Order: sequence, then C-alpha cells, then structure tokens
Amino acid sequence: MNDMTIGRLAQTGGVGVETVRFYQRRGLLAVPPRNGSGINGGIRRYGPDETQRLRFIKAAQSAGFSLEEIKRLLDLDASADRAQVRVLARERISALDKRIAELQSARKALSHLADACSAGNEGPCPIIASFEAVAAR
Amino acid sequence: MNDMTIGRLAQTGGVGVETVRFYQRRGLLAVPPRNGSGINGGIRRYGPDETQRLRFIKAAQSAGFSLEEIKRLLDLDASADRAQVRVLARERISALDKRIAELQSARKALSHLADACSAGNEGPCPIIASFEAVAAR
DNA sequence: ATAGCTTCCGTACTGTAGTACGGAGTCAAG
DNA sequence: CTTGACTCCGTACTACAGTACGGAAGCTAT
Repeated sequence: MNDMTIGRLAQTGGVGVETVRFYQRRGLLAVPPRNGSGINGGIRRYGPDETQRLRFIKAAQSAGFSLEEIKRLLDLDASADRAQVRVLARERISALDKRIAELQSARKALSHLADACSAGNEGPCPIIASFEAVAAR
Repeated sequence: MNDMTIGRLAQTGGVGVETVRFYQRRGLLAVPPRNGSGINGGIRRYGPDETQRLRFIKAAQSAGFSLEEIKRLLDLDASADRAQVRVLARERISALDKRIAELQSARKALSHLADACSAGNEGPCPIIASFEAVAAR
C-alpha cells in the first residue's frame, strides 16, 4: 500500500519532487519513516494518504488559499474545529467574490477596447488611451 | 504644472514613494530632470503625465497584466503598434476568462461546503473531507 | 558487483512586486 | 541660519511559491 517513492508520489500528484519536499518542510505533508535496509534506514515510502493530501493542497490553492492558510485548515481539521474552518471558508468566499468581480470588470473593459481597436487602424490605439480614462474612476 | 514632488505624486497615485522609484527603475515611469538650485541640480518635479501613467499601471495591473507586460504595452503605445496591442489584449482576455472560470468553480464548491458544514456540528467537517473528494476530479 | 538512476538533505537561487535603510543633499519655515 | 522634513540613490531585505544544486547514500538491472 505505502509503496511509492517520492518520485512516484510527485508524479502522481502532478508536482515536482522538490515541491513535495517543500511541502514537507512547510508542515503540509508528513515525512514518513525511512523504511529499508541501508545504514541510514533506507528510503521513505508514500501511500494514498499523501497523494490525497497533495490533491487537497492543489484544490485549496485553486480556491485561492495560501499555503499558510492551507496549513491552518489542515491543523483545524486535525482538531475537528468546524466553526473555525467555516470562518476561513467564508472569508475565502468573500475574497473570491471580490476578485471575480474585479476580473470581470477588467475583462469587460478590455474586451470593449479590443473591439474598438480592431475597428480601424487610424489614430492612436484606443486600448491604451481608454485604459487611462477608465483608470481615472 | 509640473509642480509635484515625488512624495505628492506617490500620494496622488495611491502608492508609496519607493514604489514610484521602483517603477522608474523598471522603465515604467519617466525620471524628470532635476530642477532646482542645489549643487546636484535640486529636486525632480512631476506633473499630470506621471499621475496618469501611475493610474494606467494600476488599471492594467487590475486586469492582470504583469509589470513586464505593462512595459511592453507602453512601448507599443509609443510605437503606435495597434496590432500588437490587440494581440496582448486578447491574450489577457483569454487568461482572464480562464481564471474567472477557475475562481467561480472554486467559489461554488466552497460555498456548498460551507453550507453543508453549517448544517450541524456532528461528525467530521465536510469542508476538508469534501474538498479532498472534489479535488480528485 | 558495479553502473547509473533515485533518494536524502541542507542550502542557495529564481521571479514577481514591492518595501526598507542609510547617508548625503535640498528646501521651506521659524 | 539652523532645524526638521523631504528627496536622491544605491543597496538590501521581504513575502510567496517554488526550483535548482551538490554530495553522500540507497536501490536496481545487468
């Protein structure tokens, strides 16, 4: 079951070996005991728990949680503090709403400008000019 | 007209003095000549052009352009290369669409989970658990 | 049993966007 | 005509999220 090397774990998780080690240093990923015959105890082996954890990190990251926040989530999970997890989740949702609105408004402005710019090649490009006007809001 | 000190320019633009200097080093903002009576030529003075430029940088940043891309936009503007500006604008729109979709899906997932988590305090918090399941997509 | 990938681990470096520091010079007010 | 705030400039440091390096040890296929 716990049969993966760090290389395979990284591959399965779609990250680099160095990223796995980086997460281990940050306390986001367990460092399993060395398990082998060498003088130092051999090589560490990883199982599905670690793969799962990597997936969790990626999902949480894509929701905009920082690694620090992800660590907090994991610690709260360990202590079963649901109320605190909800607080973090709601904070993140607000931040996401704000960011989404920002990006949408930027998208809209940019798309109008690209259209205006396409409509002819005479005079100054309206993208830069209008960006400056829009920026004055 | 060109009567602002760097401190006032920064204040007007809503950034720090060090940020103005940083943009100057990056070639995003002009460094006006020293204008005064001192042995080194005195103090540099800024006018509305620089304020405008600062606003442009902020607007472009909020659309997700990096400082490097903003520099490119400004250079293209100087050379009146509308076609290239359109290319950059369209690239950015695609990137924005992608990012907006990602954030929306993350927002949706998180909001469902926060609801589920609020609905009672028994058992493990579904946010972490479901995040892991959702993450497996 | 040895060549040649991997792992292990510490340390150092990367890129992005600032932010801070420190000493010398400049300027306006009292 | 000095005090105190501000400017100038180079250099250094910060945060974030990795990414790279290098040598010793471990493992595997021939």
